[in-house]
Amino acid sequence: MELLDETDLKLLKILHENSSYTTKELAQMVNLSPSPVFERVKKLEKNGYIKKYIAILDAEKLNQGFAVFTNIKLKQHDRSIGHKFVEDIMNIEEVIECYNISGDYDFLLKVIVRDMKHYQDFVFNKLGSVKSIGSTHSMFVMSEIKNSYGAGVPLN
Amino acid sequence: MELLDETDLKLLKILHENSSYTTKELAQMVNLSPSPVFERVKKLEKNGYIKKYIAILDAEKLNQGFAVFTNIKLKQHDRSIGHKFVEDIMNIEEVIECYNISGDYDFLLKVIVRDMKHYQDFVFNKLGSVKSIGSTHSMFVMSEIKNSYGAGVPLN
DNA sequence: ACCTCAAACAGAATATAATTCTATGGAACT
DNA sequence: AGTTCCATAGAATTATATTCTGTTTGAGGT
Repeated sequence: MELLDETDLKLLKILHENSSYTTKELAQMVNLSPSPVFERVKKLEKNGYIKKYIAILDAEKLNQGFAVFTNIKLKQHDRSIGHKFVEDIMNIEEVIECYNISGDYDFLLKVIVRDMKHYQDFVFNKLGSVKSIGSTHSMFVMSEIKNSYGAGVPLN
Repeated sequence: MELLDETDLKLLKILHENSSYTTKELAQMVNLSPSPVFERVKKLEKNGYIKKYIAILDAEKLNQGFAVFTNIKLKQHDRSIGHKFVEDIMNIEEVIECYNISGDYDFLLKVIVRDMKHYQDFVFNKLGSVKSIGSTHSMFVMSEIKNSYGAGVPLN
């Protein structure tokens, strides 16, 4: 795909914040008729600029209101140890996000559980059984100030 | 709203991972006909279990592939200083997420920019102009291992 | 055990939006 | 100026969302 123009970026920005608009509504927002807007959105999907559409749930209402960022240091830094760690992490549903990071620790996890009691349980039973882990450090989320759920769109 | 049953949770889980299914498809997945599924989803939206629907974009393709977690310590801990900090952060588009956390630092930011050069620019110009900030510490994301974009659904 | 009521359901009917198609207009190029 | 290409508007069509109706199921009460 060539380059995205102003309208494409505007559409991405809108859809990233709320994808429930009808094509007609989108058309009005970018001052076009529905058909070119439809084609543009399909092209953005086809070319991977839009990966997928998802529903954002209310964690509190689902009794999943307790978020923790957990730093992880591995015991050793073999390729196989790292690979095993990743594999284990993928299967733990409380781990919502996982990043390989620079610095004092090797990984940063975002964990979501019901409450502190469940976090304790998570650390002992779930992380406790991941043998590649050397040490951990927890940062508890006291409140979520801002969340735009992913990449922003540069308006250049 | 009373309590969510098995089917509601299943619908939430499906929609959280991919909200592009038609009502008919959802119906097949949960072994019901389209109308009750439609009503259930509408109820989940109306009662706030589903907050909204969004498009997930490809940060790499949008030249926004460089993620950093930035720890922030405030100069002081007045209510007014904290409030001002939050206000400033809300207006910085590179800051995708912001949490008030426990521990050595006061806040954790997730920042997304084009590359290291732009991060440097972000730190000097954007964070640099937020006067309430005392010190910062950056954890660079070398790779994203896992991301499920928000709350998981407990399958209890 | 029977009755009553309310809720959830399947299936049909309708409304609305998505998607496709066709023809037009303008910009770039020759 | 003529030609080609591409994005567009608007109409036509198709698919889906949404509403409606009648039926079934299950809980609570007698």
